[in-house]
Amino acid sequence: MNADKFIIDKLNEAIQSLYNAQVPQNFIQVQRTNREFEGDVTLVTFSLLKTSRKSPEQTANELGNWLQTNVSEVERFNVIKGFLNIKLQSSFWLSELQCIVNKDNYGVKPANSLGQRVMVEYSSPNTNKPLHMGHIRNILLGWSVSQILKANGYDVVMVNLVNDRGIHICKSMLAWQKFGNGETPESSGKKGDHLVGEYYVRFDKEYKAQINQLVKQGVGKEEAEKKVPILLEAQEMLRRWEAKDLEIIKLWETMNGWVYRGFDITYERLGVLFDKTYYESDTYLLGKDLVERGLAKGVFVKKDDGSVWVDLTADGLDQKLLLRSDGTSVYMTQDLGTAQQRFDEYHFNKHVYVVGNEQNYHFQVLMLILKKLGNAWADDIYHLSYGMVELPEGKMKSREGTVVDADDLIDEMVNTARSMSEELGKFDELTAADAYKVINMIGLGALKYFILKVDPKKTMLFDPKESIDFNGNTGSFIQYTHARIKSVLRKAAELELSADNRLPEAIQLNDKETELVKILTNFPEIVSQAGDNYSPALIANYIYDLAKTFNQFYQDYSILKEQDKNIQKFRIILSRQIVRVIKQGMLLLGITVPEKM
RNA sequence: GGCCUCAUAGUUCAAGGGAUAGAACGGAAGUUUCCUAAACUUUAAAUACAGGUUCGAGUCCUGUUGGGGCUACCA
Repeated sequence: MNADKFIIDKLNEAIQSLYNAQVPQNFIQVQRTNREFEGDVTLVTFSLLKTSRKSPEQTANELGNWLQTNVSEVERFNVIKGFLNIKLQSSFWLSELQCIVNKDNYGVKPANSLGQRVMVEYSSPNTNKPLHMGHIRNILLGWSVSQILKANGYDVVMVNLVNDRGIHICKSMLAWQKFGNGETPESSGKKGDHLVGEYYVRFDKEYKAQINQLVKQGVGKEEAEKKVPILLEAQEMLRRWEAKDLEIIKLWETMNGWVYRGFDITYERLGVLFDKTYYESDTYLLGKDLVERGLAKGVFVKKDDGSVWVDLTADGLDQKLLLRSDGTSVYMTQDLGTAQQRFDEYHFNKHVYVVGNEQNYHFQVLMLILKKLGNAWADDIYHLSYGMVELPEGKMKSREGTVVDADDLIDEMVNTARSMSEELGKFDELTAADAYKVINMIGLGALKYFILKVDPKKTMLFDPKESIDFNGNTGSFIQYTHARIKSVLRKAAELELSADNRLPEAIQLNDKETELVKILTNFPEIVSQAGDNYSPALIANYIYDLAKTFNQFYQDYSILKEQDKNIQKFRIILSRQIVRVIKQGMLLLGITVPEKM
């Protein structure tokens, strides 16, 4: 947005000179000129009318005239209704492009760190079942937002919180004990998390069967659901776990170990990492001292049965339980404790929780309680709330087998990438190892881009079949465009055309060239906005725009066959910057781009 | 019931209170004299409904309808 800032400065001078006045910053509304009009930047004059005391057209004309006579970078202007469209000289855009060329880490690494630490929690799986579609959205968002924050100068700490304890974990353990016959990932060849997940499903099946049996015996349904023998066994197992029963702990460690190894494979395939992993079995007792603090401050109240509550009705919320009557804590209490622990440990300036929007209320309450406890840093917590992923057939329910498994989905994407590439004969010149790398990049790129291009907070529809369409606004279109530009540049190098990065000065840019430079100069602004809004979607749509605009440009203008050497040189340097920005932008989405495909 | 959220072409997504609401897929019709046709061009097609605020509303406010979520001594 350098051009905007430039024009805003000049407009300030113009207003001072013409009307002898100064206006607040937000009164000068500058935007990109719509495609159907001539111009680069546009001033909306309505907010200036009180200052100019003229009609919109008159104001626009006066300002336009002033700019044209006093600012050499302004080539010409036109006025339509209250809009002043300003066209800048080619030389302005050339110098803008030269700035980009000269910056090593254009848009992705600020000159200096902000010295601010931000913690990003994402993924946060349960250890009783494999990762699914919803987790994928979480993981991709968490990773991408972390990269974007880094690009904005933050020191990012990526953390995972594994929910490795509780009744649901005991359910799969119990089912394995009963029906597993000693099956292990090694003996069965199954991925650990999938194996454990199967026993979780098995438990549910058995649980339902036992309910039906009880109902048949004349027990009421509600009562039956609570008195099912297998559920009572699971509860007993949880009790023994909490009592640190050696046999149970050993089983728990073994089965969780299988799951972790399974998760690690999935994380690796998705290309994500964590700086630190927290386990709920370590943290579930945290938060009790906060309860004491709250009671002492009078923020919490203890009821006659010993349970502890916080009353948030004055804030428009409900009462919330923090300690059960038996003295054990609940999810909220643990989360409060965990947040406090992390703050004490890291003194973060921001803490981003990537968690689904079904927990909006939970986080609202969490932040409010932390604030009531007197923690100013509660305001630095941001719940990156994302919408559900829906399937064309309807809701995903893990117990009903309508989930899309993360590993299966990745396989499907990569396999489709392979068969499409083979069909098009793309790998004829690549070694098997290179081809393998490329199809992984394509398959995963398609998946990641499809998920991340959607505004996080919106519910999105994921159609596995459609996502593997490699046409249109997709990751593979961008990867392909990147590979093609690379190919042009290789050819240019072979022909020994313009090796250096010094732009010629006296050339006239056409519309598409100017547009490309405009888009390129916008990159840092987009990265910054994406960071402010925690939204990779802004970057995804930006890169698509860049790639598409290049394709349009290249359809009409030549590079290798261009006769004018100065123009040719400009176009080669421009192309270099485009591939650079595409590559860096995609990296912020966690997507790698192949050199050839 | 209460609270939160969403509603844009046939479909999936865009649009910091600004001009004639953009793309993509699918439909119709075209285009290989520089790279790699996974491309490009043209074309038909949308702001759920009713009010309000504003010079100006897809965007803000109110109501209606419809979808989703939350409202556990589960996590």
